[in-house]
Amino acid sequence: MGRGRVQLKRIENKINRQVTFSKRRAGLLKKAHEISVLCDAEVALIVFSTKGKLFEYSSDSCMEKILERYERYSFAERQLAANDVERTGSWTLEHAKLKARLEVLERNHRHFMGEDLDSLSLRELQNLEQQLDSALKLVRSKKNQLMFESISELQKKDKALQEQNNLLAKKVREREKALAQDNQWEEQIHDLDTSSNLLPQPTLNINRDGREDYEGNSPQHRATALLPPWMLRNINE
Amino acid sequence: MGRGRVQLKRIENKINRQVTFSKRRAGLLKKAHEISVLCDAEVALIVFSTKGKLFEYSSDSCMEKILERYERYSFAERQLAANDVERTGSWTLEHAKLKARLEVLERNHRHFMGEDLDSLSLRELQNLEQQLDSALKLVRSKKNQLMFESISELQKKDKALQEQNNLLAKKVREREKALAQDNQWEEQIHDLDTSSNLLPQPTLNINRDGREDYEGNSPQHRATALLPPWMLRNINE
DNA sequence: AACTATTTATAAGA
DNA sequence: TTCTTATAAATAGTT
Repeated sequence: MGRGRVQLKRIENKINRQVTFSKRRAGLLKKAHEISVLCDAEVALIVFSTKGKLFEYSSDSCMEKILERYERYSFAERQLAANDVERTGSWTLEHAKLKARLEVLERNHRHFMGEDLDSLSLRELQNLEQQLDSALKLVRSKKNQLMFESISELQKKDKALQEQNNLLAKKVREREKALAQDNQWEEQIHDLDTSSNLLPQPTLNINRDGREDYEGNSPQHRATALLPPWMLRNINE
Repeated sequence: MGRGRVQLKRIENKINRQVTFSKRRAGLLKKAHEISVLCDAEVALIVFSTKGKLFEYSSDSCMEKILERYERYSFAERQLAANDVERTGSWTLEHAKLKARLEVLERNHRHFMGEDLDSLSLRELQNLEQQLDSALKLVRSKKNQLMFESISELQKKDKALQEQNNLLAKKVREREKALAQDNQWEEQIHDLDTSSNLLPQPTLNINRDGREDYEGNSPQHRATALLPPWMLRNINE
């Protein structure tokens, strides 16, 4: 573009080359920017002049990011081998060890999940079985322990609540007795209702005579009644 | 350049953007090449399309060299400090991830071994129990399969050996008969011993009358007699 | 992918 | 370097 064709070969005239470099460099950077904006592309452009001066362009995401991406994309293996070994050789070693260990553990884990068993010998299967068996026993024992603790705690709570209920029921009876003696004083009734507010709606669970509203359940039954359903299944197993 | 001005902003029409990208990319690469040849410059151009496809140009000296030169030139100071961190930033991240994953797996593994159960909730214990249980079932089933295969193979082998033994015993009887007919020919006896070498020491297992040396064992018993002791334990369980 | 009317880039000159 | 300008190249819109 310009007055006369241009041969695609090094411009020998130094001045001329320098001028052309300036012009074309500007054009190149401009075009790089344009394509990045127009086409939503990520562009990195690096130019060194003959004399070694650096010119660069990179679209919004900075140069380093693009170069990193390039390295990842284009030299995935070499990056781990050549480039980083120099700087962080010992580190890659640790990394490799970590990876190896992870692999072993993952294999192990699969075996513990009962997967991938074809790769095991009879002897290995035997070992695995024993480990699983003993682990299962330990887990079941721990679970039972937890459940029993949970149950006994609930029973304790249950007992405390019963006592409180009894106490409150007694109070209610006393108030009602007082009310019967003088049932035209409506203010007293109001006071009584207010004072029974110690527990959230305790009166709902209590009959006139003070008996709880349960129908012949043992304390155990009442305790399990408070457990979530998935917990119950295991107690009954 | 073309019919109508172009706004320097992302082309919203996807098709259009794609076409423009193709055209301009070609132009850009061409110009990059041209400036590198005409002006004797070192050029590195990296373009990622929206969809993540990579296009690149680098003048004669390869991309890696130019990028290295860039790193040296542009981040001389930072190279020692920040650059290392940046470059290996994603790597440290990966490393950290690996470590985290390893930790999880190790914890998991301990649980699968029945260790460290105090840190688990009842619900988690419940899950673990079920996993262990099903894994154990799978392992036992696989073990049984392997053992049965092993047994049947041994039985087959056993049978073949028995037949061979019978055959050999028969031969021995015949030779002995011949020997009895003319027992001063010692060379014949020597020949017989040599020919019976087809199996390793078969004569040891065979009585004069050709019966095997087993004492009333069923084939199964004989098969298990060939299994290693640790294998036996499991068959008898 | 090819065409073409236009816009852009730029070689040469100042 | 920068500006100008004639002209080559690139490319947007179209087919």
